[in-house]
Amino acid sequence: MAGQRETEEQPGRDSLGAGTVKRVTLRDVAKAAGVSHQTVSRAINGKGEIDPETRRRVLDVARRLRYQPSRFARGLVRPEVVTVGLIVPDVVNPFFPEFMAGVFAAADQRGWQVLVASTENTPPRELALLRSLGRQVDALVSYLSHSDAQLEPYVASVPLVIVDRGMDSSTYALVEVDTAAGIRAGMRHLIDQGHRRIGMIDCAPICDPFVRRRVFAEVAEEHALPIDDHWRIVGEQTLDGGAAAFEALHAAHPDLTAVFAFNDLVAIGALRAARRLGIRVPDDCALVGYDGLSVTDLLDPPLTTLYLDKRRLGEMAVHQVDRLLAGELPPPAVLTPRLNVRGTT
Amino acid sequence: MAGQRETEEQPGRDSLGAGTVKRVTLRDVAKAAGVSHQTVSRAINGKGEIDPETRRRVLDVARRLRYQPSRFARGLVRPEVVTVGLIVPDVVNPFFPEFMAGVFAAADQRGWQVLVASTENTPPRELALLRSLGRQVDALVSYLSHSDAQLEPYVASVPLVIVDRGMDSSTYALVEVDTAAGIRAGMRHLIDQGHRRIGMIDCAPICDPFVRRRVFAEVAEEHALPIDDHWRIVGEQTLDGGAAAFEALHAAHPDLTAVFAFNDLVAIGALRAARRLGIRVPDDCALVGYDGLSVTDLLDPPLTTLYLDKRRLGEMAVHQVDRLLAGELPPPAVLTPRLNVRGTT
DNA sequence: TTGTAGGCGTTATCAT
DNA sequence: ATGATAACGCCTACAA
Repeated sequence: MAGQRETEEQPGRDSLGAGTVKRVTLRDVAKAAGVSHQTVSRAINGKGEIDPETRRRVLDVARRLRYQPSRFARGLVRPEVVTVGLIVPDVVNPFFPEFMAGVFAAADQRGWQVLVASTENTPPRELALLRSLGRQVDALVSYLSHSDAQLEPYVASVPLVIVDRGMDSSTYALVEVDTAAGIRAGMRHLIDQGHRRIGMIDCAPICDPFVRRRVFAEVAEEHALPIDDHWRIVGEQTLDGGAAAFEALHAAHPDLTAVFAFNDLVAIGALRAARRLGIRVPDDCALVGYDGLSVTDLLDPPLTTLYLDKRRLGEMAVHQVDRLLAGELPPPAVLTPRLNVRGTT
Repeated sequence: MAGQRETEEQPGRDSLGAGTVKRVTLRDVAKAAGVSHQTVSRAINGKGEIDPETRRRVLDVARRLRYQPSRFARGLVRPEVVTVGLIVPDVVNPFFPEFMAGVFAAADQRGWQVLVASTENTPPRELALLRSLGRQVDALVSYLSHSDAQLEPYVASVPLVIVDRGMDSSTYALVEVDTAAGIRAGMRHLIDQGHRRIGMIDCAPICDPFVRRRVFAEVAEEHALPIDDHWRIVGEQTLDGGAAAFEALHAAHPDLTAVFAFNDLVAIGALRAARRLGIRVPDDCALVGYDGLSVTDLLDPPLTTLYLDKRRLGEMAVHQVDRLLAGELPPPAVLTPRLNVRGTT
């Protein structure tokens, strides 16, 4: 009955490429080689109990038929390989490769694999990726700008670790950066150096829910600095954005003696603008960045910046996945940047 | 009968974490909710044909049981998502993020996903990753330093695209960089500028099978340059390696007027060393890099370099996957670097 | 050494 | 609206 019924639908060597290409299966190979599918399995997986001759023949047929085992069928039966999905805003922004390296290292250490996708700084893509990656992995690590409520419909039921979003969550695991501490450290440093007229290059609120500007204002008030909100300029989060912002800041307040930049990219732009304007850094104007990108080593002078251990951040995220996978909802993990004083202050 | 039977084996909140945690399946949820597994499936997948009330109840149970659909079982049944494995030597080396961005973009455009792993510049890891990733993906794109013969036992039967290996292959698809053309363009430029005593900072043979040194020597001979193999120094492929190599080169040949560096990273190191030695670039000594990393924009002076469109390289690799998946073995795709003259020559 | 039976967790199809 | 049944492609028994 289940025997050798007529092969009604023979896929043959149909390499039409299109969608209808019936997959070559273990049984197809078996049929073609005149053995049972079990024997083929043994041959493919290099198990011992098989005649070397049969084996060679089977492997030959398999190759000819372009047989490729289905990872799904395999995964269903064999001990699972954990796969983590990683969503970052932009692979090319030098911040993220370092972060990714941390994730890879920690994942590798556990024998896990990592599926990566980039949102290209496009918030709607965040959600789409969340959904599509979510169905393919055992857990997600993601930079995200949406709130829990916005996220909820898109996060099927995958354990999720959100990185540096700056919002609490009662549902997802978090890895946070203590930005406030970082800003304070940077401001304190500038103030210790005697600076009082300090400008800030900020970023559109989407990058950061107001922490930087809030703390900046707080510190300014605590120290009675002679500056107001006009000393804070919002710029694009790019080199050119930083340059433009610096120019604007300088035009508005020619007497400023220091600038605190949203991040290193912006700071580098500012440094260039300063050079163009004939402003010497740090003599005429000090400059503090944020992130501690390794490219800032290359600058002349090297940038004073709040160094964040991005690699560690990635490792922490994977650690949170650990806990999630163990069934807990761990408390937020927090990483604090460290002031790295170099040539620009 | 199928109703509310005693739940004989209640996994409950067993968060022992260890390996034995039996997976919660659709049927477990079904049993707990007193419905058929089919109904659960409908609820989970938001299909229409289900009573909103049942649905809510089922989803509730699912959540409580921490149900998570198996991506394998799903993949087995649903139209497959193509997954490409991507193996790079080092995520943090600024060359590769750009390359990866190209791969991601091209993959995304096709609705494919990308599984990434890094060899950390460790050749043995190449092979291990090749094997482990190979069983999890539909095709591989990889930077590889081994020969076809060495690779063969590790490449199960996955379509493989090798990037910039500099060796022909009769088995795998290739994306190559026309390094020879690049070197020639760089040398010609230096020679046009009147340089004759040109040093080269080369890299250990593993990075590059002799193309650079060969072409360097060829051009030197063609133009009867007064230099021999001692004008070529092998250095570590790092900033410090570049600096050390420059120093060695300068010590050996104080009269050199130009240096051709293996890549931009090395060139940047050389630039620093030059500055330390009080050698002005380009006045006392010209410098040409290779790769066209975007960080070289930030330097002062910006680096003259052979710009390679790394993003494009990634896209080309994915295109080769296309062909492979269609059953062809495409001819090598070749990308040629473009001389980008800036401040150091 | 080789083949047969059963099950992995899901979705689709067809009854009910 | 819900449930039974049959795939999907593979592997691990166990039987021959």
